[in-house]
Amino acid sequence: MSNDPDIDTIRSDFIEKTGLISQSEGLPRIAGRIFGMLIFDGQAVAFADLATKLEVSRASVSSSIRLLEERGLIKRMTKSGDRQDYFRLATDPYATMLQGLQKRTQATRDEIAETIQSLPANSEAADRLNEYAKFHESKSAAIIVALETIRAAAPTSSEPQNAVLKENQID
Amino acid sequence: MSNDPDIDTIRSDFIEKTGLISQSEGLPRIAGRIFGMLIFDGQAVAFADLATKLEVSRASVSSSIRLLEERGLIKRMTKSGDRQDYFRLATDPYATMLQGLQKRTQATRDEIAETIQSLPANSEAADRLNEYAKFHESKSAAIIVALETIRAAAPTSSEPQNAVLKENQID
DNA sequence: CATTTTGTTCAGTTAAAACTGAACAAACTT
DNA sequence: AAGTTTGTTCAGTTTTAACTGAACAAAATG
Repeated sequence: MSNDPDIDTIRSDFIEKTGLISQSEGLPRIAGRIFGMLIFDGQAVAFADLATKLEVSRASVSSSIRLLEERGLIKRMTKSGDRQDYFRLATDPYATMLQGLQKRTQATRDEIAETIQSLPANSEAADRLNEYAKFHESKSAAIIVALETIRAAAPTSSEPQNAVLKENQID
Repeated sequence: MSNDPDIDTIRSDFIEKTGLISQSEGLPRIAGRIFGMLIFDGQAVAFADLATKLEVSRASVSSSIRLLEERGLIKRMTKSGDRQDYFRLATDPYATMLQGLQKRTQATRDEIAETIQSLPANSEAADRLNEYAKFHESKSAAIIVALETIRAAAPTSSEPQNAVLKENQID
């Protein structure tokens, strides 16, 4: 009486999850589903397959791919003898994610600091704005800690030195 | 030749900023503007004033207020001789924000862990999903660090013991 | 007890974002 | 060189979330 879900169901559910997670982090759902698919499958996936398997238009794939590339989370690859583009996760997508988050958090803190600077010297609001700035500051600092944790766990690539030569090519 | 912005301009700009920040964190812009106004003004603000000064409907104020209350970021107060509700920042809104973020991050991690559990024992995807889970785990851990930092900076309330008696009432 | 003030609810509108289809340019194939 | 495959762009549609106005209930006022 095994009612274990089969692997395809697990896979689809996971991809849906990453879609929702991504949405809560300000990326379109499709981008998250692409990301999830790349995690789950582990191999480079062809552009056309992304559209087909996720049942979305090539246009959507194209724009979500662009967002993920811009953020440094995935890499575009080529395959000799195949005209299509292929995609795989970037080398350390999670560190990159945290780095992006940290930068945005810090930028927010800086904006608040600017407001504080512009206040007249005796403004009684300054203390409260400063609390708000400190909040972002400690958030930013904490993300740096997380970054270090993650980088310690996944140390510098153990790939062969010539890996760079084929880093954008499969086979 | 002082081209320093006047205090009202600084104030409005700040409120707009908090509106945008809030939006990037998944709250409606109006909620963020309310939050910003409470930071800047430092005093309890009347319900009607929120609608008037932010030039939005009472309905919008009502629903944004609800969101902020649910998240524990603001408190509703009464004022003797005044029928209106007043609002001020909660005691430690930033710690509460971090706590909420941490819970959500941890919940995400747990969901991924569930997927990993459901995988067949030999699944080669497990390692990659585990990386993804670890990412959320270290993010969660880092937020806890930030929480401790913030709590250390703003130690337990130095208010008089009977503060609790009037904590929901002004004057 | 009729009237006013107040905050909430809800149906409907507006605004913003996601997504699609079709047109296109570039690169490849025959 | 005509035809095909491929990814991007863009105008237009669909979907989702934000916001509003109006109706309402509760409490206070006169």
